Amino acid sequence: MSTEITERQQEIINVSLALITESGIQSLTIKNLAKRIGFAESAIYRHYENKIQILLAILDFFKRNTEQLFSNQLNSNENALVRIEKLFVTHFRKFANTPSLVAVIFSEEIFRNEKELSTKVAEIMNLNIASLTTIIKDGQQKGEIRNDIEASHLATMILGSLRMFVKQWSMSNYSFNLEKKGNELSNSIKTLLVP
Amino acid sequence: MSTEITERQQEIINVSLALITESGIQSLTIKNLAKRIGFAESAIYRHYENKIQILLAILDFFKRNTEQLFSNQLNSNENALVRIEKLFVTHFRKFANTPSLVAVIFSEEIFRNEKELSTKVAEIMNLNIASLTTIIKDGQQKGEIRNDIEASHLATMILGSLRMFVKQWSMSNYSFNLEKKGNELSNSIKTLLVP
DNA sequence: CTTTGTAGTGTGAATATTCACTCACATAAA
DNA sequence: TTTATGTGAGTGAATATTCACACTACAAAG
Repeated sequence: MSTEITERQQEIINVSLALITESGIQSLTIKNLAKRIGFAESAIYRHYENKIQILLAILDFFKRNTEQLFSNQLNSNENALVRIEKLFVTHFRKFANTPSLVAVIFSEEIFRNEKELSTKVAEIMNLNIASLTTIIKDGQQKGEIRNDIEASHLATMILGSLRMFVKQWSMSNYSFNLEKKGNELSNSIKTLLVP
Repeated sequence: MSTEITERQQEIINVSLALITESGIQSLTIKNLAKRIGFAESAIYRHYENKIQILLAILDFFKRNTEQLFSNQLNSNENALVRIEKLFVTHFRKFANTPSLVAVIFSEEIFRNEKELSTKVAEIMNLNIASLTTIIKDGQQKGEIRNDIEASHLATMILGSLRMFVKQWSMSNYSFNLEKKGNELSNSIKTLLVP
């Protein structure tokens, strides 16, 4: 039901993401959306009740994309260091291929007004931190990750590093190769985590 | 000259910060500003040419506040680990006392439209990363910080951890004691950095 | 001491623009 | 006939900004 999505709805989300990538969340207006699709503005409302629903759909897209990366590693039984490395690699690949996701990450302040939106943002982040913490605890028990630091602290640091790195990339106008440089960062993190 | 600021201008900035703290950057409108001061909207323009200038002044306030924390440690000659610890402690204290700064940190996406603003944001962040990198390199040379990881990576991780932690705090509606919990995180970071 | 000019500050009304959203109507397919 | 989809015109609210006008403090000129 609620997960089913029509072709037009998908198109609206795709165009939304394109607009966000090009000029930020601020440029995501009904007018711009309709213009890009080749639509009248009023036609949008045949497919989404209001703009909030579109933003929620975008957050859903974001959620599905990142959540999957975490759960993939959550359900793997490789060495925890490898799992965390893969977390980095897959994230950087995803962001490099879908830069709109980056704009979404850092648009949380814009979602702050609408309760439904800010709740969803918090929900996504808490879920990701929880998954990561689980992976770390598991690695600590198996002796794959150093045991002298609280798992939640390590999770904060790892996720924080990831975000900060992506932020640096976006602030440099995507001037370096995220995947390649990201690998180096990932190796540094691994070195820190090793017991 | 340009750094001189009148009483009214200071009042406008103070009220701006209060508005941002209470309900986010989105609520910083000329109307709200004027209402809170007890002003006509038009009176604002006697003191600032336009809204952009107000936002720039806010960023300046932010810049002065954080820059100082970095340069204090930059010019100290204590053990690098202690300097980094102090960086954490002073940041957390500052954020706890001036929560509007948190909203400013995470409002970068909103500043993205105006070139002048986004440039300033990038400038602030690059400066902070550079200061931190200098401190780390110094510590590495003196054998106070582990040498097997690139200083720039460590800087990304440290700053990323700091931001992520503050984000978690703000997302929890400031439900925990930032300074106290921040101390624990700071200790974990120190443990990671030690050679 | 008084007049006059001026700079600084505040006001209320008006402006243009942008925004999300509505609605009566049209059309085509099933 | 019904359902889904699209349209064009319009609405009201919010936004930043402008402008002619008014008041005050104060210093220079008479």
